[in-house]
Amino acid sequence: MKKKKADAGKETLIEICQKKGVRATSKRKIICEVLEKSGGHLNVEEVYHLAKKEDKSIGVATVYRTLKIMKDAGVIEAQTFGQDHSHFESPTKNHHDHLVCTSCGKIEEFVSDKLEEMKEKVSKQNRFKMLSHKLEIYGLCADCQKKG
Amino acid sequence: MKKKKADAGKETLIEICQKKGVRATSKRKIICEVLEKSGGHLNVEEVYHLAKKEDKSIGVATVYRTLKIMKDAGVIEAQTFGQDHSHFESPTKNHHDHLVCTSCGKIEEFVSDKLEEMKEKVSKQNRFKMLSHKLEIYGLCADCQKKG
DNA sequence: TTAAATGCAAACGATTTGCAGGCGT
DNA sequence: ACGCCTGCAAATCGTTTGCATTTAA
Repeated sequence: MKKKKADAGKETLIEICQKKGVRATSKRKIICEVLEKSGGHLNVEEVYHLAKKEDKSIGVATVYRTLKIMKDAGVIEAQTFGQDHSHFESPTKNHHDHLVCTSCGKIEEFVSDKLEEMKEKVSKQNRFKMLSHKLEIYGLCADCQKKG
Repeated sequence: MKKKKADAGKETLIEICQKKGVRATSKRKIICEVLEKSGGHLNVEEVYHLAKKEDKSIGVATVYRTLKIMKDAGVIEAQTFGQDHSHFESPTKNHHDHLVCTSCGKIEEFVSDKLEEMKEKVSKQNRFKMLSHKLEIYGLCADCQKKG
């Protein structure tokens, strides 16, 4: 299951790259596959190591360069999650916010139309033209609550 | 107006430090004053330069160490605002979210009880125990919209 | 063919740390 | 007096860049 024809109709990241004029090289294919397989939220180091498993010759610089290019092209999005270290995910999905577990580090996504409305409303009230937004809720996931 | 008895009843940062067992040294007093005078949202470099104006002998390491200690003690909070570089502010105020202007960099604060409720609600729906949260809205402030 | 992509290592900027001396309690 | 605090400079960490070589289109 390496290329996974993707959920009926959805394109793979590398296909999106090509469509956006980003050259599809062997290293980039590997990086895209890593991102897709992971389900998102990997940091640079994680991408690097997973990619290195597929192709020993890949270098960190390539990972940094590739992620930057894909981000600038709008193929992926960078998140920060409180700490430093960017994490990356595909924005082909709908907009969503994050639940970040401060105990195990797990990141869950959620969508709330009501919340989106509120963001719009607050922006308008402040005569602010909203272009993007980010909401992160930190706490304990269900599993970590059980474990105490 | 160097020490500014603070808004009736509110303590100064350095007083909070002492209460939390953080030693009140001359350098730390200066750093606290800088943070208070600024109204928040300074990054390390800004704190360093403003502090240096008051005391030429202060070093960067001390600024980093002091901010870290005060953050760990819960005297101040760190924010990231999309980029890297942490910004610091006093959490003695009520919780608030941020409107970050992507053009001029200005950061406005806002409070919305309705939004706070929504965050609680979403957390519960996901069986997530919310401990803290962060909402940042990126876009253009009123001024930058006028300027085009 | 030709510009873009890559690995390597050096460069870089921000933050941290070891150490000898200074200062708060 | 004691242990924490400080400045300094060196060390470290994550990220970027220059260059010679390889590769996609």
